Amino acid sequence: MTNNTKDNGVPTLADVANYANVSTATVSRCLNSPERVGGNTRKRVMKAVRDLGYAPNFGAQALAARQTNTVAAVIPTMENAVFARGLQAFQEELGRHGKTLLVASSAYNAELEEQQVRALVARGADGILLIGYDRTPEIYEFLAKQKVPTLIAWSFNPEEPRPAVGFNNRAAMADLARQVIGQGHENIACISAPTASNDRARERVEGIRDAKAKAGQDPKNLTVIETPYGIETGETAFRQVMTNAPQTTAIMCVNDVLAVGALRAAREMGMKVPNDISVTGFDDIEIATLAEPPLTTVHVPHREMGRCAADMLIQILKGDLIGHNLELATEIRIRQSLGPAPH
Amino acid sequence: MTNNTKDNGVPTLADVANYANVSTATVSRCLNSPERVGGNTRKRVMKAVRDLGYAPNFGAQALAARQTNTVAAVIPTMENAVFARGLQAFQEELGRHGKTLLVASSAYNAELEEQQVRALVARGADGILLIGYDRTPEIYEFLAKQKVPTLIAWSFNPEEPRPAVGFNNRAAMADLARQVIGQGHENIACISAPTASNDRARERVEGIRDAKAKAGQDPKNLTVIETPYGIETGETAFRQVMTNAPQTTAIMCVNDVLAVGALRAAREMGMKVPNDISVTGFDDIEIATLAEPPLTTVHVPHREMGRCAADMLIQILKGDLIGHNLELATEIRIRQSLGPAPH
DNA sequence: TTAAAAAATGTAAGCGCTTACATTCAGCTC
DNA sequence: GAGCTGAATGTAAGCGCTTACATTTTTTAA
Repeated sequence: MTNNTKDNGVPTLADVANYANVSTATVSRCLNSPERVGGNTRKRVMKAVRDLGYAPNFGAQALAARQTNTVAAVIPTMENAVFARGLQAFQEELGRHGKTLLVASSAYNAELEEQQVRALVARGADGILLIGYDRTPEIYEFLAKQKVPTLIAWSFNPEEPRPAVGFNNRAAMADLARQVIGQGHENIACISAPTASNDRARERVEGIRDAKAKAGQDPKNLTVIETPYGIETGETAFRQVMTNAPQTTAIMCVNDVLAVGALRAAREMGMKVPNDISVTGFDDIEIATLAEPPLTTVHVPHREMGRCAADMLIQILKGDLIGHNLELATEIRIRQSLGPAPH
Repeated sequence: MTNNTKDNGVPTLADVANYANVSTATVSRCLNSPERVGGNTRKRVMKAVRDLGYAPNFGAQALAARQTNTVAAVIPTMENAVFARGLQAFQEELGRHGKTLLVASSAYNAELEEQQVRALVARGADGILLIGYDRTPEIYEFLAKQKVPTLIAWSFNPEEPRPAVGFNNRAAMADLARQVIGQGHENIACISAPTASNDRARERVEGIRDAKAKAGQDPKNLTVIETPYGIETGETAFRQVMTNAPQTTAIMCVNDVLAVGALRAAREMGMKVPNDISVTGFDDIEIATLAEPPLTTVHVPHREMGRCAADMLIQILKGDLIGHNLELATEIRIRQSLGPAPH
């Protein structure tokens, strides 16, 4: 009984086969389709696997099987709790299906995103998850050429042909704006993330305009400040709003983090929320309930979205469900940061 | 001139070689160490690569080169901002060095962690980042057997031989406890995460005992409630403390999230912080400053830790820096949640 | 001019796994 | 008990790339 091991390290399939006295094919079958192997043999092989501490070589497996069982995700940043949550659920669900997650972040930068997408595809990702629709056609072309199934998350637009799982950012924000307007606010301002390559932010801002128009207000008459993500930037933006448009009585922010910044700036400026000014957020992450006062915001089912994204991507990889879209529902969460307009 | 292509799709190295009239070796060299190839040949090959739209096959590359340029991390959960931050920095730094990140989470569950480690190693991780020292010897043995370089983060213990980048959880918590004791507190309670397989939590609790002993208090006389991670669980734990040990005047939590829960419970019970009771946290994440009142806590340089972890792991992969440890400094952040003991 | 050294390129042997196809061997049927 | 069937297992051919080593070509030096 000869031994294939070069005795120099990690056990290979051949070592296991040898140890268990079977062929490599049998070991491979044991691992990949156990039902095709006899009970005794299977036990013997599994013991060998354990005894030797065998783990399949990824490269070899990928090469021979022509797939990596690896799925990639490019998100703006994990430091945004919204994506951390979604990604967590995404990974859990992938894990449940035997897939692993490759991650990279774009820092809300389109160019960086493109780089990351290329890198991840080069790393053999079988499929990829991207946030929002906005990106250069080059990336989409590259992905198509490489035949890498792609799923969009966090955005949902029935008119877009790409598979997506998300929610209607525009309608959700419009709903919230309706509430704000319902409280008598006419001078609304918006603190937004840069909208240039971020359809989510853009749609949310448009949602406010929609609601204004519907309520007979001039949709053009909306102060919008764009600023990067962060509590501090939210503070600065708030001050800017109060300087540029002191008549403002409600500030709608496109996410909770900016809103918390606004809240903080308001306090520092001695303004009472919601008596002097109302503030709203978007996402409903933990800090929304922790803030003083608690934030009125739009609740987004991030975890569910992550889970669904994983399921959909897996379906797509299997070849089913091509071009399917899934819209999730959001929900307005009214809390103390929204009050009637002062007069 | 024969052609190797099976004409069924993606071009291979052989196709490029063929097209450019050189050997596969030359093409490979062109791509991996261009300086070893003549100028003319190089140009011809690069043109072929472009003309054919060639991209290397990941599996084959990994198999032949015996490395994937992929690094894995298993963290408890990305929903904990602490790990999200660290991981983000970790990924950024890896990216800067051309490595990609494979992620999985253990949900603070040792068994799950073991599974994930195996899965990631099977996915070809060249190295792996793990949180804390505590885990079964099996995992360490497996990792050793598979020769996968491993780095521990978030813990630092000079007596442990494994490469690690972290901070002294025990000393940091002892420092904070000293501050608490300095405020006259004698009846301290601790809300901890389960310590069974979490050396970070265990060490932090011990840190409190150390400080008590040093201050002449009985280290045994410390109410400790263990509870899973979460704001709600922190609330429940707080109530439990006040039931079991109503004489308590300071509650030290092993992380900020539990502390925020405690704060909330205190408010619900009509207790003033810090007048009636003091509360402290650990980590100094965003919610620490957002809480009402802001939390006294231990600031941990999560991002720096993530960045350093990436650097160290890369060094280790290169073969340098075997068995090195790196200790980072923490810092006490005194805020309003800590006050003098009531009398 | 020519031998030796250096540079450029080619040859081909793997890397460890999957899988189509071949073989073996019970358990049946007649 | 011959012949057949199907389950269990084995054999071996790749998968596409890297790289040690061999070979050819160019440069250098005497």
